[in-house]
Amino acid sequence: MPRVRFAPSPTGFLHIGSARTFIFNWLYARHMGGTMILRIDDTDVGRNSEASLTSIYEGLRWLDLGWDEEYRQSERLALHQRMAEAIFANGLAYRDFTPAEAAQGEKSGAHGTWLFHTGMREMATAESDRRAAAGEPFALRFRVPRDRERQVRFTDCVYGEQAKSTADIEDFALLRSDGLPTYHLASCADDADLRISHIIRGQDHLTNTFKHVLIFEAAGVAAPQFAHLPLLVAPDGTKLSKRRHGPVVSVTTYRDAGFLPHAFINFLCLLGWSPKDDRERLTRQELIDAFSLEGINRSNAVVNFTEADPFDPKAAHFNAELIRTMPVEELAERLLPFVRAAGHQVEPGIMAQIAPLIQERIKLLRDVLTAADFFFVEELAPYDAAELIPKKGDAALALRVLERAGEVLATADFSHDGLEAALRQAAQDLGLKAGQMFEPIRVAVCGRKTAPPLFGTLAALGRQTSRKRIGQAIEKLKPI
RNA sequence: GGCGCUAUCGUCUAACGGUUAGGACAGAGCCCUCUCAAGGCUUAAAUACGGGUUCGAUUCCCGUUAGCGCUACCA
Repeated sequence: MPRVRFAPSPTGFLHIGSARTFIFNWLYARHMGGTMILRIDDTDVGRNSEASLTSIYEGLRWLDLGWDEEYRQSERLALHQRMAEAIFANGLAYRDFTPAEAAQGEKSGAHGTWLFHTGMREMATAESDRRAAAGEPFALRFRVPRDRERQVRFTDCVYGEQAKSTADIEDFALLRSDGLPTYHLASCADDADLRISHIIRGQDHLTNTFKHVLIFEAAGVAAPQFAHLPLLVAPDGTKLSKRRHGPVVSVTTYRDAGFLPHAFINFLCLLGWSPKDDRERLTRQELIDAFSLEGINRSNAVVNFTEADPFDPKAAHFNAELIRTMPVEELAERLLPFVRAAGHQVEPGIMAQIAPLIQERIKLLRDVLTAADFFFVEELAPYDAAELIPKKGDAALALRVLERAGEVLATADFSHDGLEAALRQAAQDLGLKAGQMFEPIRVAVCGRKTAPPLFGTLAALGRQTSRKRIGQAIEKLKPI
């Protein structure tokens, strides 16, 4: 059974590229009947933060996919140490006493490639032991084989055969001078110990993998399979990052805007992977069934956001489609928190009446605040009285319509069908087209021309509010 | 600079070496209609460039160009 892991480091919020990596790992595990492991890679004590740990858990919890086992690297330092010692004992690592700050100058070698600090790699064992015993701080470095130039090789499940000359791999650090493991060491030690079978991670690790292959080899353990994922990039082509692109790359931004977790997952899955048929909207189970490493492609995918709209239109479209097809009761329930968070009090009963009116008119849950705003306030925001005048009509006509509407609504049956019948009849009586009749009423009760369907809106608003707003509209119109 | 990876409509993508290069989103138009949506129909839009290999390249190989990634005692 495959064992896969998602290994975020708590040094920033959970970003959408990480979320996609998590999802692909999860999908692979579920498809294969394997185990999904969450491992917090927190060996960089200086950069860890409680806030980012919270952000990661929040984001993952929202995705609602779950995992089977959980570990924290900081609790496994002894294991990492042991692997470092084993490699050192095999003669494949050496102590580097170069002070961390002093390492700059040597960064570029003869061909522009830095390989190791002179004097350290070839230091005699006796001197190395003596200086270590004397308490001089050192980093432990991997002794990349240099006697004969050879190729480090592995087969990536996505990118295929990979090879790199050892002449192009520097003597990377295994342990820092404070004794803590570096990412490379800790990651490999844990992957080996947790018996990870497939490492599915971002393509930014593709070149690091050569180092990892070297580590596994030096420690005498078999390397897992590797599958690198094409990167998610911004419209400018660069890797998504908080610094450059801001909160649009954070999972919680999507959550807070009112994305449904599954719409978000569905969208992310189609970035760098395809089921190879024309399906685009897939249920969770369909994703599990269709997912395979072979379906992953090799080129970076652009997340198409702008300053004006932080969300990729396709993501928004998937969300809108999911909203449209969900039971209205569920929609009402999901909408409520957004309305309340904006400081409005709404009865669940009213929300249930509003939900079907906006169901096919919103893309994000938070759109309820702009699509249905007039339901939530006692007084309408000020609007121009001219809005009340219908096409091919004048103020006098609008006035006549509203006065008649006021009368009709006083006695009409306040159901969708009752209102429709009464208002259509009224239009006929006035010798008007339905549209001419409805437009002034719509503006009077909603405060604008673009709004949900009129009869359902009036029914949800209720007789009292509807008549009051029509009365106010008449007052606005009189001076004209 | 060195090393690695990538290259199909604006974006995400599909295409045993043989297709009028398909789909989706976004765009445009029409229909439906109480506005807006939703829905239906129609439309515009791509194989980076140059060489090979082949009867035939989007597909295989080489080069060019461009982009990205790595090049830390970060992960």
